[in-house]
Amino acid sequence: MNIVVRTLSDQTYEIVRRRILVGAMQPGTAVRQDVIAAELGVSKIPLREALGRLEQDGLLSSYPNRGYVVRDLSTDEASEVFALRLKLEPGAVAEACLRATPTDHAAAEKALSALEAELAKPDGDHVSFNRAFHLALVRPGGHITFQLMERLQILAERYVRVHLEPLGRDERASQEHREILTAWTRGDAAEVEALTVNHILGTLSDLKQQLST
Amino acid sequence: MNIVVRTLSDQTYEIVRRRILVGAMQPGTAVRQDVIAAELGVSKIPLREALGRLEQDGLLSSYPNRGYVVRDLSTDEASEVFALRLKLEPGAVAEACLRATPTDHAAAEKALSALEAELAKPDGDHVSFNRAFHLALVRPGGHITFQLMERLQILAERYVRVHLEPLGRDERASQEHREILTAWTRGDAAEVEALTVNHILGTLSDLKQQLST
DNA sequence: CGGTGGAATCTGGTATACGATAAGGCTCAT
DNA sequence: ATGAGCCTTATCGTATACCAGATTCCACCG
Repeated sequence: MNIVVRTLSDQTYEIVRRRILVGAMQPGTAVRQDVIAAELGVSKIPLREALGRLEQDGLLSSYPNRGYVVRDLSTDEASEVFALRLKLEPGAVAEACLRATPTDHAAAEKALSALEAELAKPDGDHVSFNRAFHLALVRPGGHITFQLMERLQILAERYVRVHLEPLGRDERASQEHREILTAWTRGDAAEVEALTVNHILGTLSDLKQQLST
Repeated sequence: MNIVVRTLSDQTYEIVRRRILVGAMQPGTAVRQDVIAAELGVSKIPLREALGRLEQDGLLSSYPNRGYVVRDLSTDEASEVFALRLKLEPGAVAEACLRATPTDHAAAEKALSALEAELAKPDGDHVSFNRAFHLALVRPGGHITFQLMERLQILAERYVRVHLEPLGRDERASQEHREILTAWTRGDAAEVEALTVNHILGTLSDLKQQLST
């Protein structure tokens, strides 16, 4: 594995991020720093670093001397995020498949297996594994692109969790994942790009349907 | 004005970012936290928060227990950044012009005036003002898009400063800015988009020419 | 019943201490 | 000389304690 040793800041960041994503910290909620720090058993330094990063991720807003607040979800932001994904992700995945090494292929395959395994479980955390898979397809493409895609993926995840997780819409998505990975490993950029567009549009249309309800 | 009170973290972030952008902290240099903290007269907490954000911005890399290092410039990353800008910025600016309010128009006009004023000075900091202007054109478009564009703009700025700042290529760019702003204020999305594509391509081709030298 | 003047509460920040780790130098045996 | 292994040192990451200033809340007063 690449890096096993991660700083406490990193771990705190991921824990708090997960809390926000799964809704354990509701939108609009003020973030009480000492409470959370106590809960996690860390001091304010790593916590504040984590919160700062989450603000940049668009999950928190900060107001000077009043601290951080979990940002609201909105249909506007949802469209914004998915519009951005549509503009960036297909090209990014396509580009990445051209640069991917065997190591990258293995990593992506592993990510998809993990996702499929998770889907088999009754209430596995498939959303996280879904994100991991999609990001594995982008990683070889370049550092900046990857960072951007990671952020968009995380933002999208909030909406997916809220609106789509309850439904079992994983059948078709799962099949699409396999197709994408096959084309990706083959290095068929054009095919990968088309499939990815389609895949995102699928999620988006499911989402729109839910939102209009 | 929107926010006058900014935290020390924010100020530190901007100071350090500027140092990196203008090359006062060279790529590859390790960031000595206590040295910089002492120089800026701040303690480690705001400094570390700033460094964390700069890492997310793609200006620093961090290595556990070894701290932060200023990231290298590379032609690969330059193309990556400009490719991303080309994919996002024209659409973002066009979208924003449709949503812009009179207040936004005033802000953009003000940003351009400031840039032009800066250009008149013998060695003004036109690059920063250039960024401010371009960002003013994106701001009304949406929070996430704005954050993304801000990051790309900052990353691009490094390359522009290194390779283009010495040259006086500002004549044409300046004229283009006026044209863009006019169309933008008019709300002519299609025109704005085309002009922006062209403007970015102009910078990019100048950059490529320099890089190939 | 509305305004007002504290308290109480938090945040943002400082100073300081300390264990852990990485990097470089030194010793020593070969 | 040279390479292995140990030791020193610098620095990071984190914790703790503390403080000033801003915000919020509430009880009191007109």
